[in-house]
Amino acid sequence: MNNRNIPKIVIDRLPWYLQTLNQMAREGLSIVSSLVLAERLDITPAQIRKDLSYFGEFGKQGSGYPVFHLMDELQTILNINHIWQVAIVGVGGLGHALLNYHGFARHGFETVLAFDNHPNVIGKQVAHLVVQDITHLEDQLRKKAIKIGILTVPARQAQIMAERLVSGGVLAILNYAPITLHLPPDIQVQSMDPVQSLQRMTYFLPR
Amino acid sequence: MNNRNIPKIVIDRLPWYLQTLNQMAREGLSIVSSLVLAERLDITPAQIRKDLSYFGEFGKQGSGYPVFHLMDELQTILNINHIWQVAIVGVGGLGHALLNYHGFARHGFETVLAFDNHPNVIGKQVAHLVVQDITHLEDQLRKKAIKIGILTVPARQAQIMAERLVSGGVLAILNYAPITLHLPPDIQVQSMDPVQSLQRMTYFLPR
DNA sequence: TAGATTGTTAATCGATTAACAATC
DNA sequence: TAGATTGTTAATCGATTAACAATC
Repeated sequence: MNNRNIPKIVIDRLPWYLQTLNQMAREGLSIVSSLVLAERLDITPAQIRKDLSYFGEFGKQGSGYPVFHLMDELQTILNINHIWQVAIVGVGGLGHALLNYHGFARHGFETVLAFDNHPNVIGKQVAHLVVQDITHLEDQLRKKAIKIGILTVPARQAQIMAERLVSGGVLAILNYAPITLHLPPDIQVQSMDPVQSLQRMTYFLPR
Repeated sequence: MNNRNIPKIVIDRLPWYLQTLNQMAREGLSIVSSLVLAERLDITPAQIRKDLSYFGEFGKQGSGYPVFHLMDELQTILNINHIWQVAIVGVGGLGHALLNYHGFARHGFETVLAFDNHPNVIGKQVAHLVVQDITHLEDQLRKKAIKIGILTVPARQAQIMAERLVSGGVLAILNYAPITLHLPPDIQVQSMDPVQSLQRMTYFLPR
């Protein structure tokens, strides 16, 4: 076990390890060596062993890592060994799609609140939720002690809505708006901008 | 100018610089120093200057970088100074949302083909496109010489559909399915898995 | 010119990898 | 036991940053 500060990039890889272990478990694998896992992820076995060693000793010399046990450990490390309730702000096309997406619940993220500012949507049922008026945002977030928000509003509203999420007590924001949010440093943000992702690939395409 | 191989991580930052320059241009800024840009991005000015120096000399000592010129240069570097045609595979909720998203066209990515395998959707008009039967995928991709695909199918179909995109000549895939695709090394892949992004944040939340 | 900022070098910092003793 | 694989150290590799001469 290594007690130094854990590099952010190591944390970023853990969900990816977990996803692959999930797949392997479904394929019936019960033990996996760092070598086999590394081949699947196309990285070096040393990196996997080093990454895991920041958190403990999860393997057995001679055989490898018990798949289910390692998954459990990763879930504990990532703080996803319980249900997180999530609020969605912005119920346009993308908000609709995310509310209907079962992957969140399947992985322990339960969407429990949905907000919009448009009269046509407020009060409507979308998937399992009734869309609420954005004016109630902070109140409702506080009342349910929501710590995670998903932001699916147009770019021009995103910064203000992000700030409102934060003042409602939210500590982590999954941002689908194509802007860079400016928030206090203790607020976690992950941005999902498909245009930026496309632009990261075109560089490598033949001109 | 620096002629060594350019680190991938530098390429990854360029779309982000471009997005911020866009914002600044809209705010009326015509010249920006590495210091001002760095404050906006919350990185060091040295990193910006070093990153840009891989590609040329775009600034003026004493003043900084002309915003529009730098944007032009970045667009050329990223290979986005022309329209890219894009195909979408999978017209479920997310596919619908993306077809209706104007951000792609606004940034030079034109969705020109949409495919699904479900009779209820095939032949239907969604946004500006008529959804085609997936059986025609490779033919249509070849016919239109499409190089970029967006994958919005369920996880269990994603690997096969990715392979079909590749055999249709696609070289870059924006993958929304929550699996790791295994494709030839010359194929560009960017994955957008909201669950993984959430899991990268929960680590930092109070338990 | 004086002040400001670039482009670039060299130093620093941090992450990845190879190698191997420990051990299942 | 013999073979295999971990956890960890140390070496390597690569990226970031500070500093400054060049120059607008």
